[in-house]
Amino acid sequence: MSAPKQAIHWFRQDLRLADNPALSQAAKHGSVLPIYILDDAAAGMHAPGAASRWWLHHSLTDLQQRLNGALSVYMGDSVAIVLELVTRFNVTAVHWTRDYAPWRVAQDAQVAEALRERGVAVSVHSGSLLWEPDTIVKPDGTRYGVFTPFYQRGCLEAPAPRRPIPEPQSVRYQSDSLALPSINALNLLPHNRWDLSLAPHWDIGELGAHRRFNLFVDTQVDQYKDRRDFPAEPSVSRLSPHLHFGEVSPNQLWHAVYASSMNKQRAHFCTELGWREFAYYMLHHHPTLPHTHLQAKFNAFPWQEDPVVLDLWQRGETGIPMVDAGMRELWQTGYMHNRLRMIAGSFLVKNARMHWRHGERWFWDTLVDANPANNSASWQWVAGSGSDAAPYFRVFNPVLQGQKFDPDGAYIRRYIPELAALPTEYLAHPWTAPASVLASAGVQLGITYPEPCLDLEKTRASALAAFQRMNAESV
DNA sequence: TGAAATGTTGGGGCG
DNA sequence: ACGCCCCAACATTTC
Repeated sequence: MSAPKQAIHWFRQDLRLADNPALSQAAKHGSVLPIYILDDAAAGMHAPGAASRWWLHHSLTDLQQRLNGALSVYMGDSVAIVLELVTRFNVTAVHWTRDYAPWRVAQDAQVAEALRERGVAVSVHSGSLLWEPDTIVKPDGTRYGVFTPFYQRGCLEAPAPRRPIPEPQSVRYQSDSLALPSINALNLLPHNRWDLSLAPHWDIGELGAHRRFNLFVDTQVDQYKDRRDFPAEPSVSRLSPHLHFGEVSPNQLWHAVYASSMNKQRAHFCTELGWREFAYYMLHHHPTLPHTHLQAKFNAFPWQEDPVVLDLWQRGETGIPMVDAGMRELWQTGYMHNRLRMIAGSFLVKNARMHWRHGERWFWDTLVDANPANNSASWQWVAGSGSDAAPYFRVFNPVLQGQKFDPDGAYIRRYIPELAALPTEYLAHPWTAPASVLASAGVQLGITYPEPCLDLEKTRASALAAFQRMNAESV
């Protein structure tokens, strides 16, 4: 018997042991060196933002525990680090889960080539998406550009997603004594402790992801379609950061929800997983999505630069309660309910008429679930510049949205306590409340809570006019 | 995964 | 009984 063959499993956005095909495959080699590399220089604009770094620290810490300390972490150039390890440990195969961020795609090609030159096997596995982007094509062979046919025909009529596999058993894990001494050495935690407000909202790591999912399945999924748009309720799964870091796979969710007792409520949750697939599909086929308008006519759009309004928007001080509540949820929890993302996004791009990249950058830094596909695809969707995007003239009115989706004001009251005593009928638009009502609620507009920083009606009208000019010029 | 403007319809009050 | 007006309520169009 020869010595067991040495493999590397390179963890990236797949920080789990169960349903990890790349890890399971690596485990068959006999000995596995599990590694993680923080490579900010290569990631560029997609180096994890501050909130993501916080999550990553805890997710890696959890994974480290699940591996009994065998995880070796590094910081720096992935290509050099992997090649050095391959030599030092006499590695015969390197396994990883396919990732779709453009910088990863480019780097993976580089690493794979260098490994093959050295005679090391490269083993890339699907593990982050239900359907590989290259496999979904229209009957005529072209790409989908619209969500509904992409999902209904392209995905649902394709072979069903891979079934989840269990955690590999009795793996011999190897660790590297020359790796960084601990996850702390990655320096992922913030120096001033804004993360303290995030912590109580999350249960980070593989087991935490499953606890969250089980709670969702037990209490919410069967009313998901009906209740998901009411942000004050615990009606959405909040699994997005767990999915982003790969603590749970979409396959685990899909087969638990879709296969068993299907109904409209569950089907809608699956559709949301479909939107995630669509975002990655778009990113895969349009790698410039994160920084370039998909519809070229938007290159001529007269965006405005307004650092003051941008700052108010970021801090949740615009004076529009529904917008501010969303932005404060983001700041306090690292997450924002989807409906609020649309409302706050529409406000920035249409009312303030600022380029969506400002919103994209802020979300990238503050969301624990920020990923290059959903973040850019969704901002282009909100702006109207994406494919299958909301038409530009679809401008959300934060007052009406508040009345519709936060009818008892519980969401606004939760994140804007200074307005909590206001009667519900004025909560979404305190500037219309009579002076006596404001006074008895202890609200002084401009002092305890800001006046609206811009006029919703006027800015809507001028945004529509700017849009029409853009269209006229592009003909 | 809009909102606002405009159009249509039908019931009720009233002369 | 009838025409007229008003105006919800709903539908359609436009941005």
